[in-house]
Amino acid sequence: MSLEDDLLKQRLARVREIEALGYRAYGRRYDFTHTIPEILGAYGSKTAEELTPEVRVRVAGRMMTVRHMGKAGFAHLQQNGERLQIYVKKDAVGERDFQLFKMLDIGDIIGVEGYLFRTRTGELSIHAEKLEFLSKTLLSMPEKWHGLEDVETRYRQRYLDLIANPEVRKVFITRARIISSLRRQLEARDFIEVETPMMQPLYGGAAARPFVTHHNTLDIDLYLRIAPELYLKRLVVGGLERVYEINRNFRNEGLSTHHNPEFTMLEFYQAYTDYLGLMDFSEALLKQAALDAAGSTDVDFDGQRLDFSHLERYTMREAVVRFWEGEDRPATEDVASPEWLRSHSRKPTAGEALTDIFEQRVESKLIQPTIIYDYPVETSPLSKTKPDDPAFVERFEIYAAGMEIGNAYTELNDPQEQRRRFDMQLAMRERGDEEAHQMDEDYVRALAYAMPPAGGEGIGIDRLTMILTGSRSIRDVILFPLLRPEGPIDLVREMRELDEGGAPA
RNA sequence: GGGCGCGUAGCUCAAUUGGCAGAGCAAGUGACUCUUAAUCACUAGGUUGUAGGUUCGAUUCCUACCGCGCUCACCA
Repeated sequence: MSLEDDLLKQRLARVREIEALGYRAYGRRYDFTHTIPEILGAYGSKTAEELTPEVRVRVAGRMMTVRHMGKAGFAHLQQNGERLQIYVKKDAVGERDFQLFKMLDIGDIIGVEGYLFRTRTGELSIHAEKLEFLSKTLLSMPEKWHGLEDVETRYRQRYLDLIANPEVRKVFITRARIISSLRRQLEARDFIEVETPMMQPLYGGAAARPFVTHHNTLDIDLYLRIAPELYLKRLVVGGLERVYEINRNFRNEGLSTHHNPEFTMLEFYQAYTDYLGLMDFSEALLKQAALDAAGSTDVDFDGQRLDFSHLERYTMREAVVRFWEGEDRPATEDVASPEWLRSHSRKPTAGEALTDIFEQRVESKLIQPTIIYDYPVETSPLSKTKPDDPAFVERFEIYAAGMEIGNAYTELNDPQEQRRRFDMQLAMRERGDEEAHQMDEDYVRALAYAMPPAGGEGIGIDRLTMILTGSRSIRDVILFPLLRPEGPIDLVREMRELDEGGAPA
């Protein structure tokens, strides 16, 4: 017989004891007067004298510690990540509530009514006069001092992580703040939030392998989107001149500290601007997001101080020259020379070679928030070329802490040119490039109805959150990151056995 | 997919050269009406990730597998 078995048996017996005392083991509505953070905020700095006349409160929370002393005891209740002590004295709560108090387990959820006071050691506490039982834990909580440290358990059982590790809760609150900051800023500029299909008959808008699913009634395969881009631009054609979407993309790729197969992107499109306009906008967006999330434009990440008050800007060629480390630093003429580029990369074209060299030698060095602009045309089938150099497109990416966090360009709105680019991608696909873009004829048709000139941008919410919360792994900013399925848990089997065989002990 | 590392009680961690698997917290019983990592006494809790192998003897050494982490590859 396992411990878990024993514990379960004990706890299930306790449920019956609690009910025998006349309480519900799984309670219902509890009308509280304050949340615990509200009490700490309002009375945390009040002296004992200032707590008279009596401040009466009703609060609910999860019991995290308990100290019994015969006919009295202390416990801490936790709610919304903060803790408040309660003092339960038999004389004050009466026989029945005190019986209940003695039966409580760490992790149980209770309601307490009483008045605020300060203990001899000065801690703000509730002098309990009435207890209510609200919900019973059947399993034991993580260790009270070290918390829950096992990384696998933290990701698999995020609820335990959130209970035991208050800083985890803060990360996800910051994540929510970042998203709401971005939303607020977009709304202030008259962007409209939309939702476009996540299940798509054709996938596009990025270079990636998709997940495939199936619709039974229509009997067709559908792809989970790798990007919302092509749908959002159809909306720009339709006259939604400023649109955005914040939602999930799915890419069938490996996992790493910077990649989760489903991840959250903000994508927005603005008619009548171009990538230069988006650079200015990006700077404002990120600056304000940092202020709203971290309280400052200076953000500490992994021992570095990142300055979000502005974005440095380099062309891709400039960046290769500037951030090159080691010998043979190229000159400005070198990075413009197809011969030099091809001699420093195995990629077939000068443009792909430049991108390759940039990714190999520069990307990880871009610690400060930086815009890299002017990309080779080969890897950008949806962006507009530079008027004075058709080998390059008006595109930029935003980097920080060595990671790509944003991607933007002046949108290609010439349908004939777009058709030619798709044809090029089809040729690449023929040659075996699984990630080459598919032909999307309806998208070409949409452009054929005239899309206003526009700029579009995507910002990776997970990676931005990593940076603004100091998280080194993307799994620390995704509540339920993808993991291999867990083995048998066995809890249900044990509960079933205890339920069937389980006459009251 | 490759390399490296980790996996011991519900949680956090020990275990000498291969020699009786331990502690704290959590749990149970008892004492205690201002404690706060409460204290004190006693009790229970283990197929050492799984399966093999070497050995008189394996938590320890070897092999395979499972899970997780880091890293490389992959990933505009």
